[in-house]
Amino acid sequence: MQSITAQLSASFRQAIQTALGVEADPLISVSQNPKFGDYQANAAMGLAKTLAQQTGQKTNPRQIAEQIIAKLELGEMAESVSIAGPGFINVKLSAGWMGQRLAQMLQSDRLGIDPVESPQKVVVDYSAPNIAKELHVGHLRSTIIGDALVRVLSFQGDEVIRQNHIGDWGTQFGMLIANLQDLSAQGTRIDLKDLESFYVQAKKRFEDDEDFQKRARQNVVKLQSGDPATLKDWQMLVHKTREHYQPIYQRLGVLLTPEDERGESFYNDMLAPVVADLKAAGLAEQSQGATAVFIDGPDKTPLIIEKSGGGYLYATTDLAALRYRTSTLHAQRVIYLVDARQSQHFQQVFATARKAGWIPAGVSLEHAAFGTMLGEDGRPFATRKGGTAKLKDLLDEAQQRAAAVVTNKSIDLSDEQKHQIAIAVGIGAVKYADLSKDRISDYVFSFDKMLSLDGNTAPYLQYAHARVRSIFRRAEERGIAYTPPSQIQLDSPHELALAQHLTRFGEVLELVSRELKPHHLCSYLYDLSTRFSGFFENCPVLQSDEPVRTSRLGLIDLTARTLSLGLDLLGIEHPPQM
RNA sequence: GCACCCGUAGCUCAGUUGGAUAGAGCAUCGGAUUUCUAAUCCGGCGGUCAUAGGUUCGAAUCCUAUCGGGUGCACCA
Repeated sequence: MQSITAQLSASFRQAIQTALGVEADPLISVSQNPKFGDYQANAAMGLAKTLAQQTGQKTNPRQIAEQIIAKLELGEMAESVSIAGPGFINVKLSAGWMGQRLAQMLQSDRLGIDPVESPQKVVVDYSAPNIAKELHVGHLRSTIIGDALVRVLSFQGDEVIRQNHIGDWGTQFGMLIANLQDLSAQGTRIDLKDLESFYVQAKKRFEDDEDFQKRARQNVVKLQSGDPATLKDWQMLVHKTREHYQPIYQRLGVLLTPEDERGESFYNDMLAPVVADLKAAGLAEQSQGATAVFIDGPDKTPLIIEKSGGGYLYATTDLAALRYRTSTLHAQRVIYLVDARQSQHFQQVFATARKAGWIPAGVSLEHAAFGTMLGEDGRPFATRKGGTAKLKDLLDEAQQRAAAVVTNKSIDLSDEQKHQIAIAVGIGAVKYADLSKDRISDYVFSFDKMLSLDGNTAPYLQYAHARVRSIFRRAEERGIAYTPPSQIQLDSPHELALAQHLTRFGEVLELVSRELKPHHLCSYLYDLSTRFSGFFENCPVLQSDEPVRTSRLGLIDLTARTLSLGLDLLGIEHPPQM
């Protein structure tokens, strides 16, 4: 089903062509104020100006608007079309037409949303944990936002390739392996349960112990030359770390699996060719002993791709990964969910890859940057002692706080139900708090705010969804049969407000895909929930007589399914009861 | 010094390609429950959209400058 904006746009474009003989974007938008109707076309003002310049005659925008309306054919769609202000064309949709459209949406398992016309192959690079380190709050935004985008793009019909660029290579593995060897030689049970302290221990020994340092360096050489014993130790570290983060992914409901991992080590063999090719292309040059690309000019910061003593850097790996993604994976769009602090780095990497000719025309490279997560004191989020906050602890606390709320509120549910709801609410709240803010700005993390039952929060949306489901449970209890109606009747202003919003879902998903900003979907779902609440307070469903009852059941069915799909696309659970 | 991001109500945040009178939530004040979940809803209060220019029929949105905050800037990732 074509979106309403697209339909109006086509009709208006045609009318402008017929009336004025020009091709122009009708500038359709959703009206901000209900008194101006549902949609508006804002092209008349601009057209009056351009036509005046062409013909040399003065034209009145309102007259232009009249001419357009005279040729406009909207069929059953509109109840009225009017001109207001300087030349706005306001369209009020017909309730009958809208009711029919909603009924059609109800027949579709995609709620009437067509997949995109030309699906793209999209690589999404997100999460990127480090080996031998625990996931900490710094990984949250990349993981959560990336996963939501993967879900939305997939739903839209794109072929999405998830890429988890894990930090599994580099000089730090020398000391980690040396520490591992010593521990096993001592007969100490190797338990990487506390990854953080293992890492800290290795680092401390590296700094204090010269002999250890020497062996660590030898290990790096051995690892890079493919020594089997060293590789085995390395694999063990990777494996143990995966055992730590994979359950957290599962707990978060994140789609990433070990098959999605293309860590730094994966590109190891591609690094030397990257440098060689850039040199051959005349892009890379020797500078102060290192090999660098002066992509922004000779006086600007270069992108260093090889160290003076030999050895590659993360820029080299990123270039190799990018080339792999466009040449081997044939990505048409590559998306990086990485901290905003690295925007200069990505700018340089993208520019270098393009200049080297590795990026086919039309391929889009996007750094979906995000800001820092702050504590309520406005400083970067940390534990009370000021240390790095572990993701697991954060989720535990959220779940614990949610459990306290559920215990207070949902009295007549079983303990098992309460437990499940606490998980859905706690984890959902953390995720939603992150997703509902524009990713580019820093955001303040607050348990109290995200778990509040009022305002733009996960529990509010989950509650709205549970309330709709509850009506269907009551219907069943009372023996009221429901089959989706072929027409939905819209009389009350609350029904109309809800209906209008339901028809806009597809357009919001387009916006999210284009801007890579899930917060638009959050705002949409919150707005939908408040409109539902208004309807719920004012329009009885089960107590109404037929055919209103079935019509309203259809309307709330669509509401529940929209909420449910929307939350699915955000990766947030929605229990049927709370 | 150079570059990027941000600045909207007391606080936390929205504001589609520039559109009509800038919106929510929290806080605060007042109201609604014999009716499908009150974990809710309705109303009041609250704004120089950092500042000054410019572009435009029209600017929170685009351009320039200034102020304020954050971040990055040669061999860590």
